[in-house]
Amino acid sequence: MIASHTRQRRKEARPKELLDAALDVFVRKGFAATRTDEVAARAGVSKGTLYLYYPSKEELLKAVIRERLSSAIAASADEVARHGGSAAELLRGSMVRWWRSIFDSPASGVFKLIITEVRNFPEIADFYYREVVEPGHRLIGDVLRRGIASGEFRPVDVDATVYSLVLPMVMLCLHKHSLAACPHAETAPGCASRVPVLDPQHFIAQHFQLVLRGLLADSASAHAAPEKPAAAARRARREAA
Amino acid sequence: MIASHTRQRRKEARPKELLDAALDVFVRKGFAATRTDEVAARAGVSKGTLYLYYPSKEELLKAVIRERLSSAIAASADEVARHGGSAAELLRGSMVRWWRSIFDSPASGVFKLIITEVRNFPEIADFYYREVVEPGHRLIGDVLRRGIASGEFRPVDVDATVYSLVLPMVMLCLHKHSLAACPHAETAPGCASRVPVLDPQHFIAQHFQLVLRGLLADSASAHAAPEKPAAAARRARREAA
DNA sequence: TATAGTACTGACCCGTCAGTCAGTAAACGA
DNA sequence: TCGTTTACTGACTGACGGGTCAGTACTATA
Repeated sequence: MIASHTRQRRKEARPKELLDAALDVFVRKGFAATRTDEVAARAGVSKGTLYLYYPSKEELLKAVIRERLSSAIAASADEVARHGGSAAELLRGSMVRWWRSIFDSPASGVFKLIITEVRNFPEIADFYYREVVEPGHRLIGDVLRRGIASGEFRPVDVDATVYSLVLPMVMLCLHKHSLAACPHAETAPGCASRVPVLDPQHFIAQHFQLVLRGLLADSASAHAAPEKPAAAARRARREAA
Repeated sequence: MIASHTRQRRKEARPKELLDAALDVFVRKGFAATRTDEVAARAGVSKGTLYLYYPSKEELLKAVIRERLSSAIAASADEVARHGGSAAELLRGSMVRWWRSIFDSPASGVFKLIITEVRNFPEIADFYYREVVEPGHRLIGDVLRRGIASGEFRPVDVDATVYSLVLPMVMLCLHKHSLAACPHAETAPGCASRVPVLDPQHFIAQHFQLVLRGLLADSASAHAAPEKPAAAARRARREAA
């Protein structure tokens, strides 16, 4: 029971450990380039053990995605119940919070996994649409519609606006697990005229401010920029700690 | 010389044919899951021939990316020379044209390739930063700075705004080669409450309108929405034809 | 027709890796 | 202390695919 450093730990803990290990390696190397040996080793077991819990590499992939999407939908369900002040603040608050909980966790890698593997395993598309795209789109769309109905927002194209809000967030998750994960010339000296490193927290704050300003009805414009960039950066830093 | 349907066609044509075939298959299946047999077959030659032109699968990948990025930078250089009316129209015009030329060509797949393979082949990150991120960022940033200097735009965070403009475009390219390429439930009957299919042309027009409105100085706000959604959709349809 | 050169072929070689299974060691019960 | 069960191991296998190279077919020049 104490399970010090003996061979077997516990049957119940394995699946989660294997899924976590698999997510990590799949996201880093890609599904096809991942060896099941490596997943097993990262979970602290042998390859044979992996196959006791998952019948094949492909089923392991699907289990990884299924598990992470389920927790994503749970988080999103929490947000539905929440109510802020204005539609603008409700939007900002729930989206930023939702997004940050994804971005700062290994779950952010699922987006990369889906982008890369959906064409090889079409069933994944179904999960994804049902569990993420559909509920997420409806959730944000509803907040927008509420804001429009109350006169706070202009009568924009709701579906397109949802994408304007969400796509950059998803893109940041992809970036985190691709270019941002490369130890490369970005921070190197030498080339002086580099693009500044993208700070996700800061960018999301700025992006929201920009889109909200484009979204608000003219009379409410003053409401759009209560928070100066410097203040936003300070807040972001504080919350990150 | 006539090269009707005999075995060999022409030495000079092969590299391009192989690169086109490789891009297509790499983007669809992913690098690791692609068999060199399949690339060769798609180019109409045998595997042996492929290895006459490229020393390894990995070098083939790098050649594919290098070739497509080079043409991207050439197109972007063209845009630099162009001048429109207001900064807003210059921005819209050059970005939409640049993006559409990428989106509607196989080159759009390069983004997916980079996202997925950069961590396995770090040299790719260098190409990409030098050839795309750096010049692209500077180009758009300069237009923004010009608009801010002239008072047309608010004094926004230029770097973040560049990303707000560009990331959704890149994301659409990724989408095109992942979820959008899956023949799945999106268009199926049955589930009535589906998210509407994302039309890239229309979305980009809407996104630009939204961001520009957030970008313009208050006095110029009227300038921001000269084009109503319906008119934009009509124009998009016309230009697509 | 002979000879040389070149673009291309595809059967083969061999390393790699998903998946298996006979065996091992801890835990449990008596 | 000894059997029994359970969780796990890791050497093994067979298929698959990257890369090779002896050979083929076509062209060019004589």
